[in-house]
Amino acid sequence: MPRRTSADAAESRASAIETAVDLASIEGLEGITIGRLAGTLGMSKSGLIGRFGDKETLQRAVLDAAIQRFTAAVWEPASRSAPGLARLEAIIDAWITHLRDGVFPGGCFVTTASVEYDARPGALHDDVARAVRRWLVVLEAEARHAHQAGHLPADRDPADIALELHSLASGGSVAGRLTADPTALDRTRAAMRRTIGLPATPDLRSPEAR
Amino acid sequence: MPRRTSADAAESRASAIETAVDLASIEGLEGITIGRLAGTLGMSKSGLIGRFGDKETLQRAVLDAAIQRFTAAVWEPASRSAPGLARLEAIIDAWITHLRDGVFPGGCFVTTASVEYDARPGALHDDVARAVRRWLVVLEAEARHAHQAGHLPADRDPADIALELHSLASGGSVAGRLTADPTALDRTRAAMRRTIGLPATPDLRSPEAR
DNA sequence: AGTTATACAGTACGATCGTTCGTACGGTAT
DNA sequence: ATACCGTACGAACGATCGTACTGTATAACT
Repeated sequence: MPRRTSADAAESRASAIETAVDLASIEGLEGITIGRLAGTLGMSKSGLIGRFGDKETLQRAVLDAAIQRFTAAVWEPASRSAPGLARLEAIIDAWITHLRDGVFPGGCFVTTASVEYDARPGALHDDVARAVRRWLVVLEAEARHAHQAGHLPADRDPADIALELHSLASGGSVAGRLTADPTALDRTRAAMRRTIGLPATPDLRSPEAR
Repeated sequence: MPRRTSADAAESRASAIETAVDLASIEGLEGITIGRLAGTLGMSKSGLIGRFGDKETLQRAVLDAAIQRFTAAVWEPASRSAPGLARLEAIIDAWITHLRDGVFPGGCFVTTASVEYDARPGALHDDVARAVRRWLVVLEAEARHAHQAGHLPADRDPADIALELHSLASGGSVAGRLTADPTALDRTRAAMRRTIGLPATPDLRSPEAR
């Protein structure tokens, strides 16, 4: 069997991580095992772990890639909307859409990682916590912008709105997936819109799917 | 070393399960291993697994015990309030209180289990999904009661309220624990109260902790 | 008092875990 | 032509996984 060239190597590292992101979104970052991942990739355990040094480094790289995937799917499109309420609305739509479209085959990656490490110390806990804090800060900044523009009720705290949006999205996604409730994402979207004072409609799904 | 009597045995089985509930609330039901659990309990692997037959049976017993613990901590006290809005308010308080008091050392057990099995088929998935559906039905029934009594806005769907309460509690608990945000639970409580049309105050914590 | 059932310990099993070797190959620089 | 570096393999490491089987001390029953 021919060895990989060094040009292939960078690509193979990236594809290993992407495969691991998909796997970890289902089984969790702790559910990754070198043997299974190597098998899926058609390579040896030693060849795989050799790229990263040890498992934790691999897990951190996987988490990093998942965050990038989330950012590309949710933040990037929404960032093209005007700051404030319009961007919050776009974030909600992109958020729900990325959940519905299966950007992560096992559901929201960050939610899975949050639950895995919320009670366990270590580098991965810190990485996940940092990522969630960053996202909450982004949401809060947009909410503050909308708040100062008078687009939100004066008595609502932007930080509270950020936490509510995050809770609704992550909780609604998990509950809907677990109970196989096809309406959960739309109802979660409506709740998120209601949180920022927008009407529930329009629905993201096509009318005949309702 | 003297063997246990059959009277002790039932107790030892129960205490094994309770220990496993605590462990699993931190590391997840998949994080339970026979060896570690047996070590913590001061007994042999074979002695432990002998009570249950296999690991999945143990996990299901652990899940069942965790649900009972949740029910005792949240539903039981709240069920003493009048059906409808008052009971919903009591549920919210008991819910937040049981999270704050560490009824489960690793955070909400059902949330952890939900995320673990939301994308993985099997008996445990079905058990968790059934438990969550049951809880959502309870919440929905109380919301419907309040709705019909005119205690909730007419345009709010009881099922939506149930899902929102569940999402807020589970999402807020995880985010607050992960980011070590001491205000998250109170803000989650306020959001849950707002969902059912109640004012944010009074706060559960003592004033000097604020 | 003898029998049966129960509750555990002990041991061993094959599988898989993460990791560490020694080695072989392709590509690049000297 | 030679030396070197990065990549990946195959084999093996000790540890731990879940499970099965055997032995035995005690409790409960006849």
